[in-house]
Order: sequence, then structure tokens, then C-alpha cells
Amino acid sequence: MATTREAILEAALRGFGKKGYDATGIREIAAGAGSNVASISYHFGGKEGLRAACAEHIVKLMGTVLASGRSEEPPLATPEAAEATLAALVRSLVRFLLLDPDGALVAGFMMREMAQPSTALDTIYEGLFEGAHARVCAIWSAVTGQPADAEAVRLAVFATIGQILYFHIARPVVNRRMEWPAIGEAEAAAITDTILRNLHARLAADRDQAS
Amino acid sequence: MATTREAILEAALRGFGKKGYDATGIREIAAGAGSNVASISYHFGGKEGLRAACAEHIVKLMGTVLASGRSEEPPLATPEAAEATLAALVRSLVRFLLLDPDGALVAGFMMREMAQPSTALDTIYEGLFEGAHARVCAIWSAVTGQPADAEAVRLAVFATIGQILYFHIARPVVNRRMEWPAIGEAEAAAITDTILRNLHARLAADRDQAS
DNA sequence: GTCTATAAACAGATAGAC
DNA sequence: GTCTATCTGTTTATAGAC
Repeated sequence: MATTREAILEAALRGFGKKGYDATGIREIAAGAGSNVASISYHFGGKEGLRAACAEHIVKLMGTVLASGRSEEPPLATPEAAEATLAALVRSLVRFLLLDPDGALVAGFMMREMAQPSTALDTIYEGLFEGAHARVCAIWSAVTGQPADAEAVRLAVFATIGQILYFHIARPVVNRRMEWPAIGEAEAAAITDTILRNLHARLAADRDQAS
Repeated sequence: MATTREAILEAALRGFGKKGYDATGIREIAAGAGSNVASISYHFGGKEGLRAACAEHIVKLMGTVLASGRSEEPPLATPEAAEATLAALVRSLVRFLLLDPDGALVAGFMMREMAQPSTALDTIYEGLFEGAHARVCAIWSAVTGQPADAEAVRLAVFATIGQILYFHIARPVVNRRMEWPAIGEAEAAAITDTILRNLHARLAADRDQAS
């Protein structure tokens, strides 16, 4: 059962994620939720409150997504096992962002918040980015032997995440240049392959340097 | 000497690049250009025409930027020379996007067009992206020996560009996680270092595979 | 070409009936 | 809780004086 509040929240994320906060009117959101304009002020105290609620919704949603992906306690005992865990993370993040419709909406919301930060970005940073980035740094450390909090490690993790997110952001340009009608399973696999080649090559170089 | 038309164009790019098309009013643009609302309709036929003119302006601007960077005919005779050319491109693109105020505006405009494509994206794709991407693919090919139009090469070039652009897009998140007050020369150098490490590691792997 | 004044449509917020 | 009608301010576009 979907309450009116939940329906509004989903319609808002759909609008904000696809067209952006400013370009999405509260009438449009209310209509998409099968409700009316006044219900937004009633449930969220206004459009800004709706943006804040979207951020909290994303933190909870991604928390469960990431938790499910981490259900089978990832083995970090050996560098090889840690590298496999890292590769699995890349695979699932590419799939989520490029193949799951919810992934595109969540990413759209986050990207626009980064371009024009509001308090919603603070919510997402503290509730999601900070912990997730630190966790990936720890796995990276288990592969290369570098300290998890080293500047080079933190930047390398950002660079890897950046490759994945860029294929989402630049989708219209990528599709055109690759002559792809759309990104499906086969295209996502090709993208994953390129990112994993970069990842493995870099990890090998970092490991060599550490020895 | 700056004509009114040019002043409006620059004020528009400033607004569109920083806050986005929808969030930037034509009054605000006119005021920033020291003019009035009616002058926008007079010179550009309306707000949409101004967006299209911004796209053409960006194509011309980036054309001269890229041409100046390519003034000393890049040597591609040997794989090593081609790799150095590729590294130089990464260096100058990082500097432009992270240190040059114009770079942030141009990138902001392009990123928002990708998230919400209009005909302005077509203008930028055909006038800039397509040719630039193909040129980088050719250099990549000179390094690794792979065909310049191979799917793997085109994707690898996108992944490299993605790393650079992501450090611009995610700047607020990166700064917070890296505990950087802002991105200056030192921070840009650290970012360049990470991206070049990824690039060289991947190129080496591709070259080994080709042999 | 430049500007002021205004038109017409839109936004978000809210009062009040149910 | 839900909805309609309305208030208030802002948007883009434009008419018309200079």
C-alpha cells in the first residue's frame, strides 16, 4: 500500500531526478502522485521540504541497496579476494546506474545537487557518500597495501567512481559516438569491461610500487 | 570593446553554467550585462535563442582553446611520443576545468545539457565533442596499436575524460572528503597525478595485449 | 539600438469547505 | 487528510516611446 506521502515523494524524485528541481513544478508533482498542490505543503511544508525529504529517501534507499550487495560478508583476507570484491562493486554500480530506472533518477538528483548544492547534499554526503567512500578505500587498501586514508587512495577511488558516473551523465553523447540506440545489457557489459581494465591495471601498478 | 550582444552572451553563460538554464532569469542576465530584458529578445529572439547562441559561443571558444593547445604539432611518430601527447592533453584539460573560471562555466553548461538535452547539445556535439573525441582516439591508437575506431578505444577515451570531468562535477564532495578548502594548484596536481597513473597503467596493459 | 511599462502565463503557498 | 479556489509574486515576451 502506497500512502499519499509516499506517492508524492516518488513523483518528486521522478521530476527532480529527470528534469531538475527548478524545472519541476509542484502541480506537476501533485498530478504525478494523483493528488493536489495543497497536499505537498501539508505533508512536506513546501517544495523545499520536499527536496529535503527526497535526500533522506535516497539515503535510506541506497542504504538498503548497498547493504544487500554486501550481504555475503566480502572476503578481504587476501589481496586477490579484495580485488574481486572491488570488481563486484564496480559491476553492480554500473548496472544500477545504467540499467535500473531508479538508478538514473537517484544519480540525476545527486548530480544536480553537486552542481547546485543545497542542504540536501549535506544529508546525502553524511548519510551515504562519506561512509561508502571510506569503505571502498579500505578495500583498496587491502589490495595494494597502501594506507586506506592516504590521499592517493582517496583520489584513486574518486577517479574510479567518476568513470562509472560519467557513463551515466554523458549517456546521450556516449550513445551517439558509440552508435548505440540505447544502453542495454551488452552495452553495460562493454562499459564495465573498460572500467575494470582501468581498475586492474591501476591496482597492479600500485601494488608493484608498494613492494 | 564589448558589444551589448557579447555582454549578454557572457552574462548568460555565467548564469546558465553556474545555476542552470531554468533557474536563470532573463532579467538577471540583462542586469549582469548592464542592459535590459527587451535587449535579449531583440538580439537573440528570446531565452531559447540565447541558449542556442551560448552553445555556438562555446564551440568557438573551445575551438580556439584546443587549437592553441595543439599549436606545436603533436609528435605521434613513436608510441612514447604519442603517450606524452595524451598526458599533456590530460594536464591541460584538468587545469582548464578545475582552475580556469571559464572552464567551470563551460563545463557546467555542457553537463546540464547532457542531463537535459536540447538542440544546444547537438550544436556542441557536432562542433566539438565528435571531432575532439575522434582525435584523442587517434592518439590512443598511436600508443597502443589498436584501431582508432575500435569500440574498446572509444570507451577507454570516454573513461579517461570521465575521470577528469568528474573531479569538476563532484567538486563539493571531493573537497569535503579530501579536507580541501578549495582546489588550487597543489590539489589540481594531485588529481592530475591520479588520472595519469590510471592512464599510463591502462595504456601499458593495452600495449602488452596487442603484442 | 535601447529602454520602460505592461501583458499574459506561470510559480509556490494557503484559506477554507468538506 | 483531501481538495478547490484564490492570493501574491515572478516569469518570458512585447508594445511603443525615445
